[in-house]
Amino acid sequence: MADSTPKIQPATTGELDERKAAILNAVVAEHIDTAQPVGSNSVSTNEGVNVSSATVRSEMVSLEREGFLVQPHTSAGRIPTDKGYRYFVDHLGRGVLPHTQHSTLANFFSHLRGEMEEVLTQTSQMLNEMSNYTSVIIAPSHASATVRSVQVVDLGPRRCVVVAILSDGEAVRRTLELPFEITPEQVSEASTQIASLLFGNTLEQRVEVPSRDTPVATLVRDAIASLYRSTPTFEEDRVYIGGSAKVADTFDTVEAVRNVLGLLEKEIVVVNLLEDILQQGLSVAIGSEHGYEPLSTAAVVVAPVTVDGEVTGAVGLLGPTRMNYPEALATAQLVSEQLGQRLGDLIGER
Amino acid sequence: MADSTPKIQPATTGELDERKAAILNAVVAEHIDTAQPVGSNSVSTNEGVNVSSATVRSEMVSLEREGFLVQPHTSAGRIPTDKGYRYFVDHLGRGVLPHTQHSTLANFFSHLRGEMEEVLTQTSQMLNEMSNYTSVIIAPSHASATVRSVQVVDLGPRRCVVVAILSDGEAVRRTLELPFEITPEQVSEASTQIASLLFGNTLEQRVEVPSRDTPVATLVRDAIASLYRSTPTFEEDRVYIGGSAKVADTFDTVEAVRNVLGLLEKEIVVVNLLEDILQQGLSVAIGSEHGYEPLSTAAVVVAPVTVDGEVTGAVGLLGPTRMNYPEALATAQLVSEQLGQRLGDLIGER
DNA sequence: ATTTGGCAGTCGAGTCTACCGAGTGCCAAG
DNA sequence: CTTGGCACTCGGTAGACTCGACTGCCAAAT
Repeated sequence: MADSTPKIQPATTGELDERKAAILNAVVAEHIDTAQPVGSNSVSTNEGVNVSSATVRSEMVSLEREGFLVQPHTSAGRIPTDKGYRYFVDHLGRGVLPHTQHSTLANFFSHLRGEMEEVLTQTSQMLNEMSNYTSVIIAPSHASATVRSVQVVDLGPRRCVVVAILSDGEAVRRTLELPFEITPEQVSEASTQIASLLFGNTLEQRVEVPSRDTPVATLVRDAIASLYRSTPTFEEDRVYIGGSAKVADTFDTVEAVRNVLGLLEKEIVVVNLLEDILQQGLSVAIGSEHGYEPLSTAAVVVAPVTVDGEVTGAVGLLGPTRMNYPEALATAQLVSEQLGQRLGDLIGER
Repeated sequence: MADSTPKIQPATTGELDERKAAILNAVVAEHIDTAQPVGSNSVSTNEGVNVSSATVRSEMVSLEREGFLVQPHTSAGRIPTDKGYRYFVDHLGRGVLPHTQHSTLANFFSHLRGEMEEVLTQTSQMLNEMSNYTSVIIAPSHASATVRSVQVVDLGPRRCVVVAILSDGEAVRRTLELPFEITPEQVSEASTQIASLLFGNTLEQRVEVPSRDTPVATLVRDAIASLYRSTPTFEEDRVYIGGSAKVADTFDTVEAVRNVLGLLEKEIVVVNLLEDILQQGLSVAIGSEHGYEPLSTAAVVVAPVTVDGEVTGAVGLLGPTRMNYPEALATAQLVSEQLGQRLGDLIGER
């Protein structure tokens, strides 16, 4: 509205004319670097901005009116708003990681061995060390894995454990308390019955269980019910966090640190947060864009992890809004690709 | 050495005469309360100390010489040293928790349901909320649990998963990559062979495996080897931490917060820390008593968790050296008892 | 019509000073 | 041995002042 001049505007810069964009860019870049308010002088000496500080100043008042910048107080420089960061991120040329990072990453993945948990734990740690931000990895859900085997094991008086093994290699274990004693034969019969009932189904597709009243039938029914009762652990265990200690350094108020740590503790919330962001088609959520109050001073960079062409998880980096977006984006991107491949190998073809 | 008067000293107060003890006590108590250096005046008005501030002062220089107190600077009050806290803790009358806490605790445990992981997660959270310190719970180790069942499940081309179920209900799962295709019959034969080889042993007691070279024998050997290869996850999974966000509030320097969080991330270290402290027969480790550098400004209160008369785990509270020891001790104590009982029920008789 | 240099004005941050008061150590009297 | 009294120390706070990094505005230049 402030800019109604009928001038040819280059399409590449979107809503802002080229000069404003350059100025905004310079402000964001410098603020990310120095954490200080940025003044018109340092902007005007910036390459890419070839106007005097006075001109920069007048452009900055306009950028402030439009909500891209704010002044902490009169007679201070400007700092970007969430909207300012958003513009910066949206008009970012895909940054390329330095070669050294590329190769340490390749090296890391080539030396990575072990079960999925180890792979993810290690990756999240590496990601944290590499980016210096707190890293979050969401592992593939087991929701679409089908049952390959079920076994009931007698553990002692009226107590047994039922274990289902899923097609992705995961084991789901539940303990059962029985209202009666039971013989080994009955246990093994229940095992085979349950297995044949559930085989090939996911744990989400509920199958009909014949409701007879023999001990075996009761055991079968109880066992299946317990497998269906999804414990919170099931979703929580998908979260791997690397470097929560970094929160103390990257955020500058105690308040923020407490909030972020508090949120990271609630692992289900973390899963939802990342999935929400991806759902919105974003790769960065800045400030309060994601709607999670405690993270209003934070930014989250997310990259989906795809296995066999399907989005099954996510890789995220969490930092203050003035985080190094180009680098963080590139890192998350790269790691998520590599991780997707690796998980594909681990899970195998279905 | 400073105190060589041949006076009858009451045995109850140990190395310090009664008056010094009372003064030290007052200083510690007030410092815990206010986080400020404590001066002679406020001590002399304290009940239990019926001498003038001048006398208190002269006693305080003596306490300082003996290493129980320090002055942050001349003309400031005194604060306790680690040694001062140690004395305070060692001569503490067993505090009793207020009735309200007692009953919320009972209420909590009576409503607690589910598998071990849930029980421990919930307990650690409750403990944190109740004490306002970061809580740590170490779950019973599976080291002494014996194998009750082993099953190999074919997952697809040259890939299978082996699951062992232990007497405590835990399942140990490993994925295997095979150098050859294998038939369902061979898989089930391997299953029974492995089961009969391992049954009744712990995963620590290695059994001899016949080294023939048939596909089944290879599978058996590989599977057993993979079960023996203990993943780090096995020990790490014993740690449950509640309220790491509280670290940001309870410690006052960023440095300390970073250190503590950094240590909490390394779960194996946490296990060792608590077990070390218990091994030393302590229930509180103050400052650098435990030898873990990053925690030199912290104190850890620990209570063993006993199941069937055996120490199998621990309950801990982590705070600054000026934490509320009486309350923390009482809380940890109580929770560990209740938890021990509950875990006994969960694991059942062997 | 824009851009620019110049200029007055604002305000945070740092320095210096003075002062207050909590707390000490010491000592002489009780 | 204890106590009140006294001189002294030193951190913290408040006020005055300066410095300098900014801004906004404006008139001259392009």
